[in-house]
Amino acid sequence: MEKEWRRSMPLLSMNIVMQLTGLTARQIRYYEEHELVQPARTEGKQRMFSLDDIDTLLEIKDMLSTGVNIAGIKQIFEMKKNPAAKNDTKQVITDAQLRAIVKEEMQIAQRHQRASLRQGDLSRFFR
Amino acid sequence: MEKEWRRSMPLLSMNIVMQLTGLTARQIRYYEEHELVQPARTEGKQRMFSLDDIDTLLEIKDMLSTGVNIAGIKQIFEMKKNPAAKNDTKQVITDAQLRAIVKEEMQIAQRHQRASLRQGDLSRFFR
DNA sequence: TAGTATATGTCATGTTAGCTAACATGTCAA
DNA sequence: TTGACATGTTAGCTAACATGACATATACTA
Repeated sequence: MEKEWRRSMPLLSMNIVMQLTGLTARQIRYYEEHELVQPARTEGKQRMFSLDDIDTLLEIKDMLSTGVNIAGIKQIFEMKKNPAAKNDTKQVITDAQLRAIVKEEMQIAQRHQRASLRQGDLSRFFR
Repeated sequence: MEKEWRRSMPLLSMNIVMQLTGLTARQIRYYEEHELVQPARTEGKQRMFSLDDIDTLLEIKDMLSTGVNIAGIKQIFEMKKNPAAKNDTKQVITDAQLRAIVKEEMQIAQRHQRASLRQGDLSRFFR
């Protein structure tokens, strides 16, 4: 789409971006240093920002004010880029272990009649 | 599914959870305080954890070691719960503003022949 | 009933993240 | 060529985060 073009074109100088975002140059460089933005560069090494960059910066600003730190923001950005990421809660406990633990717990529980929360015949869930 | 049952059943005492996760009681309580886990309680107010809770705790431990802070973890958990969340980069700059900015920039650029990055006739993208 | 395990709350502390300030140097429009 | 603007770097401040450490009270276990 044509619009995408515009938003990703590096046109804006540091100066303008500072005004547009209310961030200091140092802050912006800091975020770049931590790979949260990747502005383009002129041949003379000066940063040129796209409007997407602006949005990103504003997002950063927003999340920081929420208490999320740089590492967190980075993580979140990655999740957005790759929503399919194998980010499922990795089951560190296997079903085998699980069964063992549960079994043991159940025995203790039965021995002492302290199936506190779920009263009744819990054992039907495990064998 | 039957398995889900097991994993979400609150069975495990603080003691066991500490061993299973390698976390201190203080840490676990701290995470609960910040609403990252919601263990069930016995009538006597004692925490009872499910295996899902364990997974959550291990995830927290992992992310913390990665440098993500509590606020970030919270945010990420919410994103997982609600992937559809209106988390699209909110366009703080309207297309109108955008056009104005770009136009101005373009004029300067043309005046000074410094369309630095993208050489050529940029103006065809904007009017 | 004694003893161990938890709960909750408060105070303390180390570490570090995010930032400011200040340079000396380099770019770039006029 | 000049002055405003940017650059990378270094040094240092400050606030807060995540835990530890206690103290006291209540809950379980034996």
